[in-house]
Amino acid sequence: MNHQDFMTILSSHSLFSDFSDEALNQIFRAHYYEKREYEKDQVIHFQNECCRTMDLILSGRVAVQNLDCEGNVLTISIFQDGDVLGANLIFSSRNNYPMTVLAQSPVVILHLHQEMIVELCQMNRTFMIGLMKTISDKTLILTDKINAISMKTIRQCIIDFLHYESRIQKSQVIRLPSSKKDLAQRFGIQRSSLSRELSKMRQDGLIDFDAKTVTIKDLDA
Amino acid sequence: MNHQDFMTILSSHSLFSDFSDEALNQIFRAHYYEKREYEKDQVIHFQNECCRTMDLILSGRVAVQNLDCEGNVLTISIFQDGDVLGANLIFSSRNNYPMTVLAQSPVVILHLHQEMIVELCQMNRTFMIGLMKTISDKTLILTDKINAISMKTIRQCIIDFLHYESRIQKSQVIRLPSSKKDLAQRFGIQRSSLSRELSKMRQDGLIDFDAKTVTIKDLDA
DNA sequence: AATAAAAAGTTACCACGGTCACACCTCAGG
DNA sequence: CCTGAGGTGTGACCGTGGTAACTTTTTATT
Repeated sequence: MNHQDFMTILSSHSLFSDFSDEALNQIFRAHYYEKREYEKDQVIHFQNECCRTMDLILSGRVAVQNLDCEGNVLTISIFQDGDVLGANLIFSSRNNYPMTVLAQSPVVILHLHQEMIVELCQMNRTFMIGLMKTISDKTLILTDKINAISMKTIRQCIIDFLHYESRIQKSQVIRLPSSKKDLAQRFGIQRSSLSRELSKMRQDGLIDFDAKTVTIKDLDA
Repeated sequence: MNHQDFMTILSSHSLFSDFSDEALNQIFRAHYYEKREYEKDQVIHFQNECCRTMDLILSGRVAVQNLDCEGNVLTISIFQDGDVLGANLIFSSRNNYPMTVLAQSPVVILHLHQEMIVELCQMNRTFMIGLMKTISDKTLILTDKINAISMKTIRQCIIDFLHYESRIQKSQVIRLPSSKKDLAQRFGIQRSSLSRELSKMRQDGLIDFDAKTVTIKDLDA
């Protein structure tokens, strides 16, 4: 990916929609920034690492994960092209990453330094309002996650997930968006526990499933 | 609390530090706002209620709580005088309260309408930057909470809580900041479970405790 | 096609914690 | 003083889900 490529991506990004191509070029010429590539499974930011840049994902997918000391993984959210990470840390009173940011595929990220963000905010109202929206939306993701994990039983988590996917995919036959292992991490549980509960649910007549799909039969039983 | 009282409070608030008393008066004359009083245990905002105002707490304490369908309570955070609620909802793409906001004591709140906030942001850079900090800090509170509750065992929660309080109170003898019932809600667990675990920890020689204090003996045992 | 490496399913074991039931204590208001 | 309400300690019961060990299936690599 060369300079021209990512300028094209940027100019179609909602945060930068108010800047002319010329203005964008000028800004990026005047400021220090880094475009970095990461390979799959590479750690982009470690938990507790100090945050100095706002990161814009140009391509690829990254996972934000909470790792506890025993090695358990809880995936908070997945972000992809166009999403912004770290903006909240730049403006908050504590600026170390509370979670690990991990490349889920080959990823290209634009690291924009703090001073540049502040200046962009000052230059342009659309950018600033957009950034506030971005930051605010992060709190929604987190409250959703709290809701999801404070729902005690694994069966509840699964039912909720199936309802959601069924709505999105508009079907009772749900193609799993990721491996069962990843799904377990998303629920913050053991893979074997997920397997076990799925089996129980099949036994109870709620669902049917194979390696890649789950078929809803009667979730209310 | 009369007009002059809360103008005094406002002018010493960090968000408004950049406004002269005269400017503040002018703004509040020009805009519609509401100062409301709530009694203890009154609901200030219901879960799913639509958010139209940013709320500034003038006095009292409020709890943000997540209530699930079975009536279990998880207290996310406690806010008090000077704290701001709802700012993130005003700017986010979904603006209904994800949690319940409850008065923990008699409370006075200044409800500032969305349009006023946007205008204040446009008028004054300090206000806008301060607001971004406020919103950003909310994400930290939420990630902390996720960390706290995804720490499986109740004993871990208690130990973490005691470490924290011990540092704050600079003592091995910790005065409980609230009733054990409230503490259980903060952990999102059953009161009896908290009681049971405290007893076990006493039996194991980690702590000693009575109705209002906990004494740390050896948390690493 | 052969082989290695992930992912997925299965099972027995048992600790943690929710539930319910009851006794006790403290404190405010009649 | 009594009474009732709310906070608190304790017990028995048992379901959920973590753990660990193993097998089977799928996927990737040569």
